[in-house]
Amino acid sequence: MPRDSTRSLGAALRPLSSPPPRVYRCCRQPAAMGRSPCCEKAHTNKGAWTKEEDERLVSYIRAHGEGCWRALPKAAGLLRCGKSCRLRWMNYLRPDLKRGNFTDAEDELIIRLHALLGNKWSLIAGQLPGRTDNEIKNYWNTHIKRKLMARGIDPQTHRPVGAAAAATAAVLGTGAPAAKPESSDDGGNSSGASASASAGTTEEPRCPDLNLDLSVGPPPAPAPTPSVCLCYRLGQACRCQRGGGPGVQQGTFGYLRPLEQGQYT
DNA sequence: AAACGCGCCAACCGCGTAGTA
DNA sequence: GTACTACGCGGTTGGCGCGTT
Repeated sequence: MPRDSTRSLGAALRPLSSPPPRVYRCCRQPAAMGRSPCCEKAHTNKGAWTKEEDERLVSYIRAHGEGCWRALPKAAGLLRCGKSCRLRWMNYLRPDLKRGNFTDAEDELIIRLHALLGNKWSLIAGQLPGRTDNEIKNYWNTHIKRKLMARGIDPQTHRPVGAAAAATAAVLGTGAPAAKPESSDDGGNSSGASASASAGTTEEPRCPDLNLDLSVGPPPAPAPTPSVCLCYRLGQACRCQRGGGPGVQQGTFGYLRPLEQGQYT
């Protein structure tokens, strides 16, 4: 599982749903030689969460808020690693989660966002209030891929299947089909899409032939500069700035979710 | 009714990134 | 600049439930 080089992109494009800049003081510990394990595995539970564990976690977070995941299990009296607590909260216990089936509109939005972003599930989730990256990833792998294939569209390239094969052959400079044409069917985890998406610095845009209408909110505002930020691509009111606000690197665009009521006021 | 296969999804794993000392 | 840590992300896996034989 090669790690793609898009982490910087992901970081630059971090959605607003991400917590504010982290403060580690509460859980920082004296520097120790070597990397300590994220948790004491011998004394942590694994597997499915019990109702009691859920209740403990929820009540603790209600009282103290999110953050300091490493210290949280001990403070909350949970025999879980902080990572596990965070995942449970983010993917299942958060009160703003929308449970239930995806709507057709959500389906289409996910497809369009995936065409634009690749396997950037957290970014996609940022556009679907109440949905988690894990949920969307699972839904993509179990439903949408099949749906696209039924339409004759390659779920990784978002091109007609035949065109995708031809394009691959052209890139390889051979007439032969791709070496691993089925690699994309390994649960959608091939990095093909993310690789092509992540190579945005040098490659042409994904699916240049697609005229994506990604309007998910107000009509797109005119791009303030020739550069195109992701908000604009997504048809959102653009609040990006160059070298601007907190968390936005000099010379880069931040990626911001649509404004929620009362946000940034 | 039992066995089997398959799909779904919650949870885990490992790595990259960013913040701090 | 370096070392270290916590966090967040994407990929992967294991178990459960359901449908089929």
